[in-house]
Amino acid sequence: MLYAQVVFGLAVSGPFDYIVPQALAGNIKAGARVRVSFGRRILIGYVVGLTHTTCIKKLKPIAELIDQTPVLNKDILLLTKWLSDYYCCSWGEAIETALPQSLRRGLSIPSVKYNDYPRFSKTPQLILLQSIDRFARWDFYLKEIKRTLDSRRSVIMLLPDIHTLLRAREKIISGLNIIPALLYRKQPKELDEWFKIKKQEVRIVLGTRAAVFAPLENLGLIIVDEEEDFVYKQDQVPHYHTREIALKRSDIEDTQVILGGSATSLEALYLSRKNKVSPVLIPKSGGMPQIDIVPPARHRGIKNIDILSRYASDSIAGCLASGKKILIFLNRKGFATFAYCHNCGLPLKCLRCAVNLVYHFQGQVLTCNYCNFKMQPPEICPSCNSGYIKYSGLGTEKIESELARVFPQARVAKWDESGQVNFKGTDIFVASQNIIKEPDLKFSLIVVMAVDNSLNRIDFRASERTFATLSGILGLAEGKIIIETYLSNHHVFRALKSADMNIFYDEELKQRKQLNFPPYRHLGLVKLRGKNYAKVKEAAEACFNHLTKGNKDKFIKILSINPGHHPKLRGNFYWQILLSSAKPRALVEFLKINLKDFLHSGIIVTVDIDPIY
DNA sequence: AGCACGCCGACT
DNA sequence: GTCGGCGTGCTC
Repeated sequence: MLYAQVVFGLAVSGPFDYIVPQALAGNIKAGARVRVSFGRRILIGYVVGLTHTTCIKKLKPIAELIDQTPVLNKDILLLTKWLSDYYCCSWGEAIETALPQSLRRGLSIPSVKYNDYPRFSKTPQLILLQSIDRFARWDFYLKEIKRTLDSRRSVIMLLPDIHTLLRAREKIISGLNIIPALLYRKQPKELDEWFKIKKQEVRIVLGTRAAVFAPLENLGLIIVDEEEDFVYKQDQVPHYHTREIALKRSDIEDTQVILGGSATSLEALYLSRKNKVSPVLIPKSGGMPQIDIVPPARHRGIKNIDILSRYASDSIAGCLASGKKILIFLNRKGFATFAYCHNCGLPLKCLRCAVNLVYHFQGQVLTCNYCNFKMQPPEICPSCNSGYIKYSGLGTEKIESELARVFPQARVAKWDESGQVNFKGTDIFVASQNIIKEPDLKFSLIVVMAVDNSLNRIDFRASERTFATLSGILGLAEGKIIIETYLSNHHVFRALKSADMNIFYDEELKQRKQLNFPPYRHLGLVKLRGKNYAKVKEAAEACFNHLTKGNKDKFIKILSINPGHHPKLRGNFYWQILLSSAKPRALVEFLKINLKDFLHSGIIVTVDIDPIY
């Protein structure tokens, strides 16, 4: 008798055994989808193994075999198993993240005949590519892609967002004369593209994070560009990091991996140092811009006075006189970062997320940056009924209007999300983070404002984020860059100033080591959410005590219990417990065992391994 | 995740 | 007496 071990895209641990009917016994393979009765429902399941023995008494038969050709090959099946173990989710949930939406819903696909390639055995090789010059990075990528394709192996290239992805497509077409397959969330032809890859009609795939699971055979190279970008971490269960999946896939399939970017993540850097891999450093073509670190204007925020330092204002004036392009960078959108009642001091907050609402002058609207809630500014304070709402804090909109006032001769524009900006007809651009996604833009002068806000955040990754952001901006600089900060001696600025990234990495790694933070140790975050604040808090405290009591292992530390960093988000209240361990496997084992018997009604518990917050 | 079973409060 | 609230536990 043949039995199939089946898992489901549910938060239930399996696998569950089913009888394979005689008629299917010759066709069924691991990695295929089946339709089976599970409890009282009919579900799509994934066969993860076949066996002749079972210890389950009452077995049901498989109702239908959906796939003649398995949707997951052995390697990807193994990869999803690893994902589920590492990131603490069920195998079925991991499998579903690796498949297109329509396949999860049971849509059938024609069977595929494989060309059998001889399996090349090659030692997996990690390359860390560090360059703020995107064109230089692309030259490197194209050379490696070509080399891989020439040796008849296939390529996955991952990009952080669709905008960058579509640009990358053009570069591949113009550089190699090949049309790549594209995989990204919301790809209208997702299944067509996926199937084209499955049929081995294309050998190069570009995509955002889920494309790391692309069903390519005979894979030879995975490129993760802008590897330091936090969007590579999935913000929903399972909370996988694309870089880690890429590394694991390369390990399973013996491929090369290139982790490239402007500023390597601490995780990747640590890995490369551990493996004694020297980063490939490519200097910016045309040389580094001049970098000036100056103190900010002292009276910022007081009406109409000194938003910029004197040095920055003078430099801007000089640039304007010679008709050069200027960028003012401020990592904060909107006009005012908060609005409050002048009488009782009450800030206007989002009702669902409890964060301050940002005032947008354009459209005269208050917006929540987390849930996108919008409201008209109230005429009177909702708390004390006084009639005077005040706005403060600087956003890009405010800077834009101030610059227009101080430099009436200049054409000032805010960089728009849509990118519909007249570049030629503008002298001064005001932009936040998204400008970094525009590698073709070049500015003779860049002024970075309020960078200390981003350095001073209570997040141990604040320095790393700031360093990555500034490195990204450096890629847009052609002449001079002025950074306004009170913290000129910070290792972020020392590294930039002396064009030696190791000044940053050495110091940052030293601090992380002292604090027992990643990349030296792994963190795990247990998140609890529910509609009732008191119940969530109570459950979190009980969970904390429960975990502390259950922790016999000296290698695991239960660090803290806190309200979620947005304690209230989309109507749910959040509490979280932070743990750390040198061994992520041990941490997940510990959590699996100890959270299984921790159930509270109305509370949903999820686990995030290697969280980013 | 669902879905049923089960054990307590207010309704014909 | 029973309808329904959701807390608890199982699904091969």
